[in-house]
Amino acid sequence: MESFATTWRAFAANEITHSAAHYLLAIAAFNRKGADPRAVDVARELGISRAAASLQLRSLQEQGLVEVDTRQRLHLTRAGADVVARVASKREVVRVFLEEILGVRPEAAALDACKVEHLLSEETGAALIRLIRFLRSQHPAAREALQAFKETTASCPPEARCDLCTNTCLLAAGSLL
Amino acid sequence: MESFATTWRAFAANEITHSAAHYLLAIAAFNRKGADPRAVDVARELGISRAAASLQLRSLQEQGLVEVDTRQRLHLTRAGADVVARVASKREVVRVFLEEILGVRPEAAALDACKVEHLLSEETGAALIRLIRFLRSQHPAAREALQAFKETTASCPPEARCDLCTNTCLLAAGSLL
DNA sequence: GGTAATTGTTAAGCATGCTTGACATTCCTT
DNA sequence: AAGGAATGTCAAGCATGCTTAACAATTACC
Repeated sequence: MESFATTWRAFAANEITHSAAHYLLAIAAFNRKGADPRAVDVARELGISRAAASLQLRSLQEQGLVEVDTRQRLHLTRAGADVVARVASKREVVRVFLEEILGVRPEAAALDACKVEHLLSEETGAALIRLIRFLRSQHPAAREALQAFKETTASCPPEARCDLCTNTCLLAAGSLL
Repeated sequence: MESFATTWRAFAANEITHSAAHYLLAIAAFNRKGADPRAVDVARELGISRAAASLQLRSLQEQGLVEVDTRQRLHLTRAGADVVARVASKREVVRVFLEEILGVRPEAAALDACKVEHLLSEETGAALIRLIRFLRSQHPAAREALQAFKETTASCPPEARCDLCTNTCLLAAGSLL
């Protein structure tokens, strides 16, 4: 049972924290709009205090992910931009998969994607990309299968997905999977 | 941007904590083996101190998920067993999807599944179950599509999935998805 | 029944990540 | 250049979840 003890703790041993990832994502979003944010901009964007932003940003500097210029403007380093690319890609890939392929409601898909974006391996992210590309392709088998799958889902449309329904589905999973 | 500030914080607002979920899973695993664990058994199973187990188990009792009998034996309440069913189902569903459908290496699939088991919505879990069932079925479109998809993956076999490869895949996702 | 080992609990400490309030610094405006 | 507002930082506090060490309660065994 030794492996069990080491596996479940891996949850806390990720490249980056959920919180830290969103600081980086926020800075990247500003940069994409052509803006160089200050700490207060990130704080407002994330809905946290200036003090918290100050502390977290110092930590991100020490990790070499963020730089502050003479005008107190925040910039991602190369390493920081890489983290953002990996996290943002995974979020988008998961979101699209859940919403477009699985038919999960958009809000739920976005929320689930946000929660797991920094936890999934690159291997899983890459595999999901391949699956989405395949299912979006003109390949006849892909189109047919997608069509047939959507029909199996039709009996449980989004409107009907109450907690009871999904709970029942999940509780049954042990035996039915 | 107000929605952004509220969305990312939802990470910390789950039904249950990763840590707490594994206490419950550990108790459930003992019960399945016909054993009634004590706190020390859970502590050893999870690789944490007795003190930590004592504190967390008290919290779980207060949440009505665990009960302790007169002989200090731990039992899941109905609510606790429900949490375990939901979390364990999602973990298994994600693991099978990653490993069997996407072709992710078993260790990576198990680790990713463990990390997200308590974060995904029931809706996503239920949808994944439907997809797995469909793809495992004898439906010709499903078999064909699965076959064709596996071939697209063949160019990037597990052995070749170095960080460079998966990073490249993910970094390209923004434009290629 | 008594000793010894095991088990449970408490206390203090550490790390993360947030809070508020006070203070320092910077910048804008006049 | 001076005043006032905006911004950054520090300190103290709270919550979670872990640690170790000390102590208490239980169980096991002779």
